[in-house]
Amino acid sequence: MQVLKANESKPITIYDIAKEAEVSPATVSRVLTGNTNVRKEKRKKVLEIIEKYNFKPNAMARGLSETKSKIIGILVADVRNPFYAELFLACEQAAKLAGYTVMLCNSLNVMEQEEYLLDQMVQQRVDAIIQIGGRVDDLVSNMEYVEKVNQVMNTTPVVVTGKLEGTKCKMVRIDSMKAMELLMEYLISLGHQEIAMVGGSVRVLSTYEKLVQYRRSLQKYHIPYDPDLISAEGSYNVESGYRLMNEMLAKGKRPTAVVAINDFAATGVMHSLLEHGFRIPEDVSVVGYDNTYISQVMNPSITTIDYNYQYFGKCLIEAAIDAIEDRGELLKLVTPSLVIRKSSGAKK
Amino acid sequence: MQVLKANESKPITIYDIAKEAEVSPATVSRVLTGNTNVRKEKRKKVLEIIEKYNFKPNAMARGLSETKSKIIGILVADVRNPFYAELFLACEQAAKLAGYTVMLCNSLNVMEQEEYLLDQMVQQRVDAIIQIGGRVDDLVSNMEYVEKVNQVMNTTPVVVTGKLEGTKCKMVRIDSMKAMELLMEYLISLGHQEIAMVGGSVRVLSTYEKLVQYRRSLQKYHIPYDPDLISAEGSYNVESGYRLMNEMLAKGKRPTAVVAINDFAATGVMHSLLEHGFRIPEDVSVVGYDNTYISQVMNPSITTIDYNYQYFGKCLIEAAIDAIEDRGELLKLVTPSLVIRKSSGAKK
DNA sequence: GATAAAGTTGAAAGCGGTTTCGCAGATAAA
DNA sequence: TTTATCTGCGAAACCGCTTTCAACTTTATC
Repeated sequence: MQVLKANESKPITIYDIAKEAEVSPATVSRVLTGNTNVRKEKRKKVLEIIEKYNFKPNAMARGLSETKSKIIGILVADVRNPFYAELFLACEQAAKLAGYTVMLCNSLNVMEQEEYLLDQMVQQRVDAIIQIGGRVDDLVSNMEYVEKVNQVMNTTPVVVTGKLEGTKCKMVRIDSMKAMELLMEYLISLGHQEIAMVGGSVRVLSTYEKLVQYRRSLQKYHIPYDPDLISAEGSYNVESGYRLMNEMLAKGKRPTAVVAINDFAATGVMHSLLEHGFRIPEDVSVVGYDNTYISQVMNPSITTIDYNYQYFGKCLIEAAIDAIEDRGELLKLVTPSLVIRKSSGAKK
Repeated sequence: MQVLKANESKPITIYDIAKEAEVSPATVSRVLTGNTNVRKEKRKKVLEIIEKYNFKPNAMARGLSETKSKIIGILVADVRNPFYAELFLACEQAAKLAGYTVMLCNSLNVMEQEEYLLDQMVQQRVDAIIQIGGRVDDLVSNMEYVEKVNQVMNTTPVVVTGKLEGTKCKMVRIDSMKAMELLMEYLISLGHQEIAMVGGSVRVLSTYEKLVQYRRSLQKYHIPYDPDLISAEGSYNVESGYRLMNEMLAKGKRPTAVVAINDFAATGVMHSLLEHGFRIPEDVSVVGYDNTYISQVMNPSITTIDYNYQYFGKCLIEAAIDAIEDRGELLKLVTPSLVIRKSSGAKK
């Protein structure tokens, strides 16, 4: 026997609405979905009652019925990194405009987590998955992961910000070459020749691309290439920038400008330089990437590369929806721009 | 007439599994839910086939059937703020351990958005909502918002990190008094007497509590209270810390220690002080709140208050689950701790 | 070995929407 | 007025799972 609790207020359903409006559930559903075949008076009445009870149709029921959730899953490496946070926020906004909800997951950059979360999203029956960071950043794609994503792609399209060789993932990617070109043209125009690159890892696609462009830019201006000015066997955080810069200075290298792999690394680089008695930007110019608020917060504020997160996010969502509807381009490049602040200046 | 597309690979269902395992769908469901009443051999066979197809049960169907989604909605003001990002991440982890998924929404601190997102979450039939930041931070609760939340609470429990007077929301809150007490005891022990408070707004609960404790601590040590050392008519960002500190210095005030309302404001305060020729910490000690990486990134690194995000998030999820199951305490305080770094030192 | 108790299993009824189908009434065409 | 077309709407099937119920097997008890 069922005992009713007093405050067991079951959520209202279209049946309740239908009864009170003296129509069939089908009609209520019609007004809910915007189907036009409902007489004006009935539509009005139904809407009034929906309003009265602040009725919200059960998304699970709707999703089950339509076999689509209207959710886009977003898998990032770590929202605590403002780069991901900015991008997620932009996706959230763009998704909303397109009638989608967004579901965020953090992999903390461990592959098992990424695989687990892909499964999790499949289980939620998200309509598409956008992966930002993690395995899709790899210069050479991980076979096991490729296999996993291919399995996922059987039912759910996947969009990535890097690449995943051996899959048909759509790609929306920052034009890292262009970004590095902007930085190099800028620094060289300021008279710099001894330009260092610090932080990151060559096994990451975007970093690799930056290195390629670095050499291209040097060549263009006939500046000799010194491998000791490249230090990309680290990570993307403060500590790494700090350590690698220290090491480079210890080797006796004295660059007049440093391109850090991102804003975090840039702060580490700056700490190192300051500790060694260099002034920024008087003695050494430092630039970063990502235009996170870190670059504004620091003293001096950091010259960096901006991606227009709003636009980037919009492109990602568009790609996801294109993927859902089985159309659209395979690769899209987002053009970065230069943000000049206080950490860079003319070579003295 | 239905035309089948070649690669229209419909996701597999328990019926498919059932057929291949030569059992009924009910049995498949039983093994899925861990129901014990299935003979060992059958269970094994079913599991094998599930494994073979990498079958993931449709969460919407399951949710609809069980009338619960196993999703906890998390409404934050802005993930780009590392405080929220940390907390969200901690919630995500804790939720996972408890068998829940988490759904993040950003209100950007505008009430219409908060209300809209509450509705959105209700529509998704999340099992509970955790609101972190936004209207729940207000010292005096907004009536309209209270009404909205009460309406939501008809169907979905809400947990807040602040308070919402006139609702039965569970609260999990940082002990801001304790936090300020730690800071004041520390600074006073270093010999500081002219201690300023910069940033934030008294209309925010936690800030109000900090101010209350500030005065208490002064009283305890018989230090005179100078209202001009309080500047809490601003916001929680860098710019605000910078501006308010400038104003205070312009008034001729010369505190030997500054408590900034959070790490962002602290960086603004530091910029202002440095520009005015003060050294940190030799001339002025600066402390912040939140122990975000900003406080590690800055030079000097910032002494701050830590909340143990991991634990905080766990408490939030526990409170949410307690709320779902209609039990547990109404209010829980999380105890903060002091993290001493380079931005503070003895009064010279 | 008979009987009671416990363990297994499938059929079927939901969960709350959407959509197809067909009927009835309204409107247009003949 | 009759016939054809269109519009509005309800009945019912379906989306993919869980769970109740009843029937059927096993196992335990005496």
